[in-house]
Amino acid sequence: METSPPSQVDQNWLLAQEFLKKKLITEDSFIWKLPAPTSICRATDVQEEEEEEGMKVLRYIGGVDISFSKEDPLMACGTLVVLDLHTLQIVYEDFSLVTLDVPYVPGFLAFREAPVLLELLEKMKRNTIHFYPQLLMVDGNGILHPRGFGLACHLGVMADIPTIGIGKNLHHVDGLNQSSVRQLLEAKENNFKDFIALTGCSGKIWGAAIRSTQGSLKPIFVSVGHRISLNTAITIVKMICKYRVPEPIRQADIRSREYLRKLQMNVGTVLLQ
DNA sequence: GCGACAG
DNA sequence: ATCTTGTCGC
Repeated sequence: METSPPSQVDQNWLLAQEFLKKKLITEDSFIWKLPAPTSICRATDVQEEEEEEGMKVLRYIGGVDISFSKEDPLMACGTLVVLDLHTLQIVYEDFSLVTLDVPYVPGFLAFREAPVLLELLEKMKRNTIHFYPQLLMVDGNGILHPRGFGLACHLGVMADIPTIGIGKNLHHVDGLNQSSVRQLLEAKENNFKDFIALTGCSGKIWGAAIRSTQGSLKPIFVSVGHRISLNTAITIVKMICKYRVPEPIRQADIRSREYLRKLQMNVGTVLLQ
């Protein structure tokens, strides 16, 4: 019987985060440029592949998520989708059914979820390089994290790809909590802003709270993952939000769930035959 | 010591 | 993350 105490596991995980964090880049560092704001609205508009400087325009944005089976909590489905920023249509999707022994520990989500997602990215790079994402949106935080190195940073560094972290709930860090954020959102001077900087007690800006849609009271929490600045991340998130959750994440989530649901459906069917 | 704690 | 029904509104 081999049961390593959680404290021992955490020590190795802490060292890994500390090591990987040395490679983290928190400013714009990519080989594409943002599309002109007007071109996004016109789906019929055939966008130039290249611009004058020979730099490609951002077009393929990936989204990753993992869903879990309610019947078997160890069974998980990792999902990678890629969307065309022009049309918001999906140009690629892939799934990976795995057994997850690693528990979820707050602050260490990457050790549970990153391996499956990395495998999906590597598989795509081998087989379908044409649509390989220029940017990846991750269901989980970037530097909005106790040690400034959440899942989005972890994935970005390991796959060497620009990433943006998207949290649907706030991870309490540096004095930021539900009530402090609620105060920020309700503050008169912030009422008309479409995003609010998440400034902790220390003065550090950890990310931004965004009301994606006009009417959604509950914000999403955007933070820098890798090779991107907060300002650029916010700009892109706004461009790709049809609903509260950015479309790549939302689609990965929906399809991941659907994959497990259909799988469970087949189990029932086979047993009846 | 107790509670809080992305997914 | 997952368990869960209806309900109000465009």
